[in-house]
Amino acid sequence: MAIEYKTRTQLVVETLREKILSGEIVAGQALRQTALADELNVSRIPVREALLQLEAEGLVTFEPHKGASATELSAAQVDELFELRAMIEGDLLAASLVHITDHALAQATDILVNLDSALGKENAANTWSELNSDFHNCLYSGANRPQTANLVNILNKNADRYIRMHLLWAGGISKAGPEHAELLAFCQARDIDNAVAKLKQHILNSRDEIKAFLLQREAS
Amino acid sequence: MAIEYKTRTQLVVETLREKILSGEIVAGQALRQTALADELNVSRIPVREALLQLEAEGLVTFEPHKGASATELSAAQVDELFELRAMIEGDLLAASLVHITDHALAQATDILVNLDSALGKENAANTWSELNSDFHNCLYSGANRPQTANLVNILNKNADRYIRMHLLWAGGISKAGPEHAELLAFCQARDIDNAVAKLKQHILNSRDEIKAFLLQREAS
DNA sequence: CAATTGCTTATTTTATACAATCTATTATAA
DNA sequence: TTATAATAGATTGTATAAAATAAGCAATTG
Repeated sequence: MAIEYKTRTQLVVETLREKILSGEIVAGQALRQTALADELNVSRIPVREALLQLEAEGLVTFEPHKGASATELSAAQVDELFELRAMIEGDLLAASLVHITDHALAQATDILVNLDSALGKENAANTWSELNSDFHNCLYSGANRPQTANLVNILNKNADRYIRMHLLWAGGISKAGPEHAELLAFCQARDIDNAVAKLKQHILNSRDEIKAFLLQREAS
Repeated sequence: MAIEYKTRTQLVVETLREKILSGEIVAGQALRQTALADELNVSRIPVREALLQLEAEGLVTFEPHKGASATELSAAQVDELFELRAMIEGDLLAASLVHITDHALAQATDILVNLDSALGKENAANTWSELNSDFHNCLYSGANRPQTANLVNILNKNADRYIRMHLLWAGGISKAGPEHAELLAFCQARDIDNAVAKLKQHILNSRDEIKAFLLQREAS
């Protein structure tokens, strides 16, 4: 097993991404290159490059000569994002179920168990979010569509903040647990139509809950 | 009308993108930072940052300590890319047609005229490609979905190389002219279902032609 | 002679230093 | 008082220099 080498830029990317997703860096906050460089004990160059990469992921906004800031999505943008996810992930799941292996389905079952038990514990949002991502990727593994999978991951990196936020502040995606189980059941039965419908419903449900939460917050 | 300021990094991005899309930089070719910096009369930092941005667009691949190279998409990847485009652009068009203005449609008509006349002239591929992009964006202007529009643009930046290549080497997207006209007619009639079907067919047609061309080339 | 090790060179990655730009504050004039 | 200009400080953007890494070739060992 080879250890993977990581450049400082990559390490900074991962650190900053986690800070943004976890909410430690709040949306709209200016990201001063010198401050970050000092904090992380690197020079400004890797910080700049990391910020550029995060901009490409949509987590950071860059303005020439003005600097970077963590992007904040409005309720309307969240709406759009989840709608995109529903469409693309639905398509991906349909393509995946044709070829998905029993092994992948067994793996998804395992993840689901951990997912449920993660909710109560501390650091719930971070663990849950990671497992949630694993679960979904597992279901898409049969599709053999690397570009689409990559796109889905980028979209999820944007959605993740809002899912975590909701999980922390509002007690979680209330319906996620049973929805996951139902989804998995349809997948195991290779019932493509119902599985896709359930997945889309699952994504759009969380959209609705999150949007309601955001709108309420925007009002106040 | 304010002129827009551009950092060197942005200028390098544009220059390199154009070189890649036009085929001047061939796929797989190593992109040496020093060489590019000398050629463009800038230091290596803007070159690096430009390469990173292009990587995010999917036009360039970065390997730590090995450098960057222009990405080459296989026939399978092109397949996937165009399928994604058909799905997302179809959805975007449907959303757009509900609210699209007469002004936007008139603009699209104008572009179409230029588009047809661009085919014969020199530098056809570059002009055509740009106008083609304008035409489609024009039709999507009613959707008011900035994130989706942005995503579509990124996907198109990837597809563009193959469209241009096909245009140059194989005499063009043979059916594009009439298809565009038909598509516009459906849009003007606000016939959403037929317009979307026509758009998808249009995208998938070019996919088929390009894929056939690529497969033939891969064989030899 | 094959395989491995150590060195050389090319290239990338990171740091430091400087120049350009923006922002906020103060000073000046209408 | 209000608006505009000037200025200082902070911050970003770029260039150059130093360090880290990879790849290729020669030397060495079995």
